[in-house]
Amino acid sequence: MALSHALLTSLLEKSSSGYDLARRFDKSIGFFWHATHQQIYRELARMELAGWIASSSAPDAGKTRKRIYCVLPLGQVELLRWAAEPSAPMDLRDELMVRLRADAALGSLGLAPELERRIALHQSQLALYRDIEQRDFAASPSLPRAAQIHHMMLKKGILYEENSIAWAREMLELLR
Amino acid sequence: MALSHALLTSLLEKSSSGYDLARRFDKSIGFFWHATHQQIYRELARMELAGWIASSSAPDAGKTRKRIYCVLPLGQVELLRWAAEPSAPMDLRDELMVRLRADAALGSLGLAPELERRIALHQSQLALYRDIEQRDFAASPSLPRAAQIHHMMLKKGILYEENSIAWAREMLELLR
DNA sequence: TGCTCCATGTAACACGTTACATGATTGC
DNA sequence: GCAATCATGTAACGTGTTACATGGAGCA
Repeated sequence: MALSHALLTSLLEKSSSGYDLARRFDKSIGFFWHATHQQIYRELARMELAGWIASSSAPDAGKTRKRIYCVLPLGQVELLRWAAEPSAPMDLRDELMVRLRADAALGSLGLAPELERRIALHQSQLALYRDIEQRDFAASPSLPRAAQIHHMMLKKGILYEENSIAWAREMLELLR
Repeated sequence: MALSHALLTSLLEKSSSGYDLARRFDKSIGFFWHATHQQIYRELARMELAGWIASSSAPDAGKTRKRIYCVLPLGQVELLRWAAEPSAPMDLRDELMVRLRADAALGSLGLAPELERRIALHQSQLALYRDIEQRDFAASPSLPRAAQIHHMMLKKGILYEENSIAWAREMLELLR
């Protein structure tokens, strides 16, 4: 179970509500790990039961149900334990690859527009990453260790997008 | 549902038993899509119920239960329908990224050996891909369309492994 | 005889997705 | 007053993982 540990890490960086976590998961860690709000609420409930985190009504809750979660010592111990485990590299499960292979088996299926759409998506993601890099990591080598590690995650994303664009362009030429 | 369509594609290329599919999924398509034999048997049963594929006792079955599956016209129609759908780029869900972020939040967790292990894994995968490329695609530009598409899948894998190695080396330097 | 590989399957559970529901707050 | 956003949740379902079970075939 790794979503829970991603949430623990995110909560360590900043105690938050489930809603805020869901939105942050669309940024930072979320560049590499998407989760719906339902998954997040489910995991938060489990982790609270397990004694990894505690929640309290948010200071700015008013009459809403807003709750803030923070990591308990037991949660930090669990995160340290988990971090020491080895892990398998992610798999590259991309539906587009299957479609292209179907195209190879059945003859031209007109996948060029889909490839163009993908290229555009990768380009806008790349532009977003580069903006963040300019804004937050311009002075990288002199930044604190934690910021440098965060910069490396961003670079991983940038590399991936650049690659994907280059590859898709070559694929597009082949389809024509 | 995309595993079923990956299986359809694989069966179009060659009618096979579930067991053979599981093993082929550890090669070719399986470079980009891992599935356990249980998932595969489950999907095959569903697809046969849906009329996408048909099975018959294998010629070499002897007294075993070995069955060969082949794609029916309905299955091919379904694959064509599905191939025309747009699809989202895969997400980069890598546990190592979460571990590194935990390292950034909590201080040095000693992740260097894990990074070294990862680099070794990527290198052996890369070596495997390059062997296949030499063996099957040395004369790429003169090969038939289908083979060229297969070559592009392999190149995608090669690019990914090269990238991962370069990135992990830089990360390793930062951790030291 | 016992070992490994071939070949298929059941069951239970963990994780992820989609649809739907509820009620408060903010801005026009 | 109405719509959008904030914030949390239930339910159902689809997909992926793990453990376990069964029996034939080939080999030493």
